[in-house]
Amino acid sequence: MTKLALEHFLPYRLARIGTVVSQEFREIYGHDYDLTIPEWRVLATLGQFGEMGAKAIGRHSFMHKTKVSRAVRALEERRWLKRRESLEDRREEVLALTPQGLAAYENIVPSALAYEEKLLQSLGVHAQALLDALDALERVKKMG
Amino acid sequence: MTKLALEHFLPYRLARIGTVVSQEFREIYGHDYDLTIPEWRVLATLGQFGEMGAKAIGRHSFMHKTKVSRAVRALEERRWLKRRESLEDRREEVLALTPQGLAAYENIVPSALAYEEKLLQSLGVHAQALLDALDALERVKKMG
DNA sequence: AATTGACGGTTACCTTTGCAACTAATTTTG
DNA sequence: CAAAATTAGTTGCAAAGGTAACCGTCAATT
Repeated sequence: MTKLALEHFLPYRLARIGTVVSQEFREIYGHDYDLTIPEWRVLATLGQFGEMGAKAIGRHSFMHKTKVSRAVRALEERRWLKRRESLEDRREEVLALTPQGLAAYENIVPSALAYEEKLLQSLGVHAQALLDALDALERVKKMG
Repeated sequence: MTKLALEHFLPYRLARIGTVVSQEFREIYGHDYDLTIPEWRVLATLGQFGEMGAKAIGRHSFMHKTKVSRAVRALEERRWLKRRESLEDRREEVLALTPQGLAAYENIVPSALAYEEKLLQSLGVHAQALLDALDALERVKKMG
C-alpha cells in the first residue's frame, strides 16, 4: 500500500505556489488597471522589446496564440497598443505600445520589481537557492 | 526608464514552471485514465485520508468548492467514489473511494512518485534547495 | 420553538481557455 | 509558374472555471 501525501507532492506544490504568487501579483496591477494575466504578459513583452509580432510575443511569454490574439485585441481596444502590417511579410502584424500603453507599463514596472524584491526578501537565505533551483528546473524542462 | 525582463521575473517563472510540471505530470495519469487535475486531486486526497467531506477535500487540495463539487460528480459517475450522508450532520456528504477508485489510485501513486523522483534527480544538487525554498515560500504565503 | 445567521453543497450564469477549422499570405516543390 | 504545404493570425465551438444565488440543515439567540 503506497502512500502519497498531496501536500508534499512536488507537481502539486509547484502548481499551487505558481498560481498563488502570480494571482497575488495580479492584484497589484489589477488595483490600478484592470488587466488580465495574458494582457500583462503582452504588455510586458512589448515594453521589454518594442515592436514585435504576435507569434514572437507568444513564444517569449509562453502563451497559446489564441490567448495572445485576444489579449492583443483587448489592449488595442484600450488604445495601449497599435498594429501595423509588416512590409516584409504581410501576414504578420507588427505590434507596438502606444504612449498610453508605455506609460502604463512604466507605471507598473516599479511596483512589479518592488513586489518581487519583497518576495525575495521574505525568503531570506532561501532566495538565492530558489533562483538557482528555478534555473535548473527551466534547464531540465528546456524552458530557458 | 525601468527595465523588466519577463523571463527573469519571479511570479512569471513560478507560474510557468507550475503549469509545465503539473501538465507534464497530468500526461502520466492521463495516459492510462482520462483524469482532469481537479479529479486527480480529489482522488489523491481521498486515497490519502479515506473518508471525508467535500469541504475538507477542498481545504486540503486548495480547490474552490465548485471545482470539488464537479470533480466529485465526475468521479462518482465513473464509480470511483461513493457518497453517503453523514449521521452527525446531514448537510455533509461523506465521500470515500470505491474498490475501483482505490485500485486506480494505487495504480497511479507509484508512477506519480517515480515522476517526482526523476524530477528531483534531474535537479541534482539543487533538489534539496528547491524543497527548502518551497517550504519557505509556503510559510511566507501561509499556505503550509 | 421561532427567527436569524452560518454552513455544506449544488447549480445557473458568465467569462476564460484550448482546439480545430478557417483566411490570407508566403514558401516550397515538381 | 502552378499546386501543395506552411505560416501568422482569427474565430466558432465546447469544455472548464469562478461568482453569486440558492437549497436544505444546523446552531445561536430570543
